[in-house]
Amino acid sequence: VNTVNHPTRSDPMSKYKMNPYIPESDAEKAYLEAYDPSKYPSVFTTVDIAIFTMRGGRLHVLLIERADFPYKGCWALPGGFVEPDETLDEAALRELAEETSLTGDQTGHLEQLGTYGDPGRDPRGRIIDVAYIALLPDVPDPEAGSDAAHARFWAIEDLVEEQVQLAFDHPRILADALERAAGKLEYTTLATTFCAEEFTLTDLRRVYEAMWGTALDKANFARKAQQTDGFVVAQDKQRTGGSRGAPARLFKAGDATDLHPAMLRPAEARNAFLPDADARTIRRNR
Amino acid sequence: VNTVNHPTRSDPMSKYKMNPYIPESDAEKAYLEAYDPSKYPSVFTTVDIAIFTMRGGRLHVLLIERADFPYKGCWALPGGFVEPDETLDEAALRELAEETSLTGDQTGHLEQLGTYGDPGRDPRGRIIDVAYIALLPDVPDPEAGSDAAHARFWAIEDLVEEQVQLAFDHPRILADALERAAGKLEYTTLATTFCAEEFTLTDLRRVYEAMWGTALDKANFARKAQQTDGFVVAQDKQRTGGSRGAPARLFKAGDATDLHPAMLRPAEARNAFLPDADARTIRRNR
DNA sequence: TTAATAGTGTCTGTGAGACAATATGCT
DNA sequence: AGCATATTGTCTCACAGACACTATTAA
Repeated sequence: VNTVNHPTRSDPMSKYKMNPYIPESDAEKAYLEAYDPSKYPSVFTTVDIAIFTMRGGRLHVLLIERADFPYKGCWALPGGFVEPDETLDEAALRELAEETSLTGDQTGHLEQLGTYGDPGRDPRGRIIDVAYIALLPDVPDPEAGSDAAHARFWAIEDLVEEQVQLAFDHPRILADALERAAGKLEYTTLATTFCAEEFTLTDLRRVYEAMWGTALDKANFARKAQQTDGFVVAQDKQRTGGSRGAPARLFKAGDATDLHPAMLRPAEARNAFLPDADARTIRRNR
Repeated sequence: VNTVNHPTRSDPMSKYKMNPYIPESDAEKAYLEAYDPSKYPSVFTTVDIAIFTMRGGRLHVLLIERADFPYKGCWALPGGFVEPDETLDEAALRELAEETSLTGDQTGHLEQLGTYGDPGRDPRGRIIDVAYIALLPDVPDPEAGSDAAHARFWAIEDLVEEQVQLAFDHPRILADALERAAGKLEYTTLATTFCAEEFTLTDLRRVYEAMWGTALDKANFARKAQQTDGFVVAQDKQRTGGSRGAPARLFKAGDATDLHPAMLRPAEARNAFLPDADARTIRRNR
């Protein structure tokens, strides 16, 4: 059909090339013209985003209070339908911008989490939900959009304590998102995404502590963060007055995206959520 | 709406509970009855599976040669449309069974990889593809299904060498699948899924070597595999004749699903594929 | 002055990685 | 006999983790 190669280990960029489709034969063109999509089951597609941010050393997630049925009055992850002409990533970016009014000089991270499509997960019909995760530095509470009576950041602890009920299968999506984010901090530099442009090592450590629910040794953490190449870059400044103690040196995020070696969670923080929740073992009969 | 709690760190199982939806008010029932899904963009949903297995120390993936347009004659990942009454996981399991004729006492692993939904990825229209990964021990080549002229396992190396052209955006899906699988071997016990019920440490080491494209020190690998709790269980048997050298002790897979500590790839095997391909950094202006 | 925080230093145990040495069975 | 393979052993270096100690600021 064309000449684009298969992705190889020696040419990793080729993985992003899709084989363009060019109908060649008349039979092929006739098939495409006669193709009737209505004989296949049709569904609706939404994107939902777990937008995480850090406030006062506590992990927060943005929720909206649903203004309409179904689950009217319930808190839910923000999201919406995918438009016909946009990619899934673009739909997630659009929703993220709508919900948070990003000003353009914001820094953040967005990635696909997974897709949830059980029949019955939405009483309106078969709706496939592609869930995303966004990590943002502290941003203001958003204005309520047309779809949301209220929208605000909730501390995860408060959600648990007040036993807030989330709409649809969002309890599971949020749990998966938390586990994914906690795991990603281990082997990527994404923790800096939660921090302001300049941050102290204590700021950075609090990100890990909030995400893992564990206290970390400040001395060992500081040593490790500075040893890891490209993680943090020391500035010739100090911050004073932010706390009661001595002034702390300021850092910026480095160039690295992966952490070598990894910053592994202590064992007691490993099973905060069930690992590998999405995996299905076909049979384990050993 | 109901009383199911939010997932908590102390009760990880609660993450799997979906809030059941029970319409309460008359307005709610009226809304649902009047709900018109046709005003939302509708798409079609498929599942595709990258089915990996190990043959002769080489990693293989199952491909089908497409019998119909589009991409007729091209090799592609097996898959099909999601039926209206099945979950995504069930659809993937069904396709897996159809393609491999699993006999029931097979052992394997199936997990969701990610979702690919760019407009234009399929010339027939907007089709959202939920991709899965399956890991299987050596299984026979499957019979061709109705949708496939031919189906067989391809060695990854041969795909690269012969510059096989994959249909749709399957080059990227396969590359993502390879990267995911390679990464999972680091911190899970999934490598044993590629092995027969009883295997030698060299069998297991060859799984890692094939997946990472690197030679590993056999002495260090054996020590590490046996030290890691629950990874392998020594049997009171040896296998002889499988190779030219001394007889090798046989092992079975242990109970553990996670590896502590992790079996990290050597640095030269880390960038076999681009890490974090799905992630999108909103802006990195530091 | 007191308490809290930042930063440095030290010690130990574990494990990865390199590599040697020996044992066993196939050809 | 010779060779390929399996298994055990040894040594070194890096790093995680625990913890002590000093310096600096706010209350």
